Amino acid sequence: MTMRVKEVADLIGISTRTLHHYDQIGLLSPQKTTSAGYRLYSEENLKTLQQILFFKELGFPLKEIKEIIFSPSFNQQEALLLQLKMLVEKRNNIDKMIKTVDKTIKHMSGEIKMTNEEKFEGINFSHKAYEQEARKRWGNQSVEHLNEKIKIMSKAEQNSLSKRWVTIFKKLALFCDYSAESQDVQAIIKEWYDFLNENFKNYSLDEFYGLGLLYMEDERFTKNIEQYGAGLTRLMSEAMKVFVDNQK
Amino acid sequence: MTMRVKEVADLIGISTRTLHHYDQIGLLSPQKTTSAGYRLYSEENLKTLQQILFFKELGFPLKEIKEIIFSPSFNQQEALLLQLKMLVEKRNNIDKMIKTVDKTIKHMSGEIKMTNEEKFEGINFSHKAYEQEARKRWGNQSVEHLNEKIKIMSKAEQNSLSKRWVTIFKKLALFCDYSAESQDVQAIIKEWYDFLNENFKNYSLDEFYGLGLLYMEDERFTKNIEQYGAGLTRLMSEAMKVFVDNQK
DNA sequence: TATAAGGTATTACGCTGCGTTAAAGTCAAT
DNA sequence: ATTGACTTTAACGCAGCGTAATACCTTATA
Repeated sequence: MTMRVKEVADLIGISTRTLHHYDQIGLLSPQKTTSAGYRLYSEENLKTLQQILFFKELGFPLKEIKEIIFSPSFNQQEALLLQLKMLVEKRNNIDKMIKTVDKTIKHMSGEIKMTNEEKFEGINFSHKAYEQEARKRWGNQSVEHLNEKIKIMSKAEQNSLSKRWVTIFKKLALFCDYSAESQDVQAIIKEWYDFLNENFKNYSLDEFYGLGLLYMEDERFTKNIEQYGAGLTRLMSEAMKVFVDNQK
Repeated sequence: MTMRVKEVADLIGISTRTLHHYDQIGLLSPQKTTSAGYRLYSEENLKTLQQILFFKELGFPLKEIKEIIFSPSFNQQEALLLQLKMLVEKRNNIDKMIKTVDKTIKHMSGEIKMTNEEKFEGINFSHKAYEQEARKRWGNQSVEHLNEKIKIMSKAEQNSLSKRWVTIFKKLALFCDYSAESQDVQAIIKEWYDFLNENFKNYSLDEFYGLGLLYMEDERFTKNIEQYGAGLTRLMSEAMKVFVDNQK
């Protein structure tokens, strides 16, 4: 059951040149060659080739693959386990990317279809029981004022406003794994603070601090904001606290 | 909110050289440059960069990415949808690989740990109700004879036997998407036929044909053999039919 | 048995996507 | 004004093959 280059190539789905190359660099030499110099690959060779392609798929350079495969401690079982682990990691990575892309798409089409009301969903703290708590703790000024403003604003304004804060969140999401104290994060928080002051009402530092706490506790808010990045709510709240502390 | 090369590089996780390169080939040029020639990247640039890296991750060459991105019909939304689709495909691919590796591992460790009895599970047609059906249709000769042989064989023999047929399955699995009539598949089926004849009993062509049908219907068998490749059972049965037809 | 078709080997140059110096200018802080 | 961290352009290098070009091998068919 020996195969020649093209048979192997066609079977596995690579080029003959690749096999030649692998032979040339000593990565995979055929078990036998005919007197005419034809390469004859064995079943064993095929197995090795599979291993090589697995590692390649995982992004290993051929040099390392060679070392791995020719290592005296190389062990099919272990190699497979390693591959499994890396494949799973790779899949997790792709899952993350899928989620990101998916959310982005949803949000993009969402931005188009969303009504003005919906557009502020998760940020509009007006209804339900939570409102009560909010009033208790921070007075009803900020919440009520916010709602008032939103209702009054023209559609056009809402649109551009919506875009502006989405932009801020997206920007912040880029620093998801930065610390709340970092310059970059703080700069964005300042933007957020200014944005709120410009568009809704003048927040005292204490009110702003309270807002940060609110964010953490309101599901409607966290759901919305976590779209832009896991842990964004926490980062935002913390950063808002840091911001207030720094201003004082 | 403009960023210099290293900021962008560190943020995104690539090298400054890469950004230089992208600028050089006109794939991504910074929105502005200072009088000193410093590259200043905008938010918009970052978005584009993300798109570029997405496509790159999906294996597109930079030239094509450039065409895509600069195409007048380029549309973020569409691009994202495309990316989503390709990411999902890639994940499916990886899932397949994971399953393959996983099964291989299970089987390898299985081969070590399995008892002699278990080793033949899924191929040993002896117990339960199914046996009855088998007898009805193909007489009890083949099934009983097989079981007899298995019970009599020494451990060592079982071991080597097990390995031999696993090898045959694995080999066949390589041709999972070939037609049952193909030379390669038929060659392996012949191996299988010879193997059975050598080790268990002489099968008439009709018995061998019947065996192929049995395979399709016995869950214990299909479960076992499908480990080596999806659709392997069907392929094997069909190929056995073809084999018998060709011999007549 | 000769001839054509299709595989194969070797050699060698080309190409992509950067890594990696190297030499020199910029910027901010001390 | 000097350091140190960053920036620029330019140039060479390198992996992992693709792509000829040229010559040889094998097999089927006439």
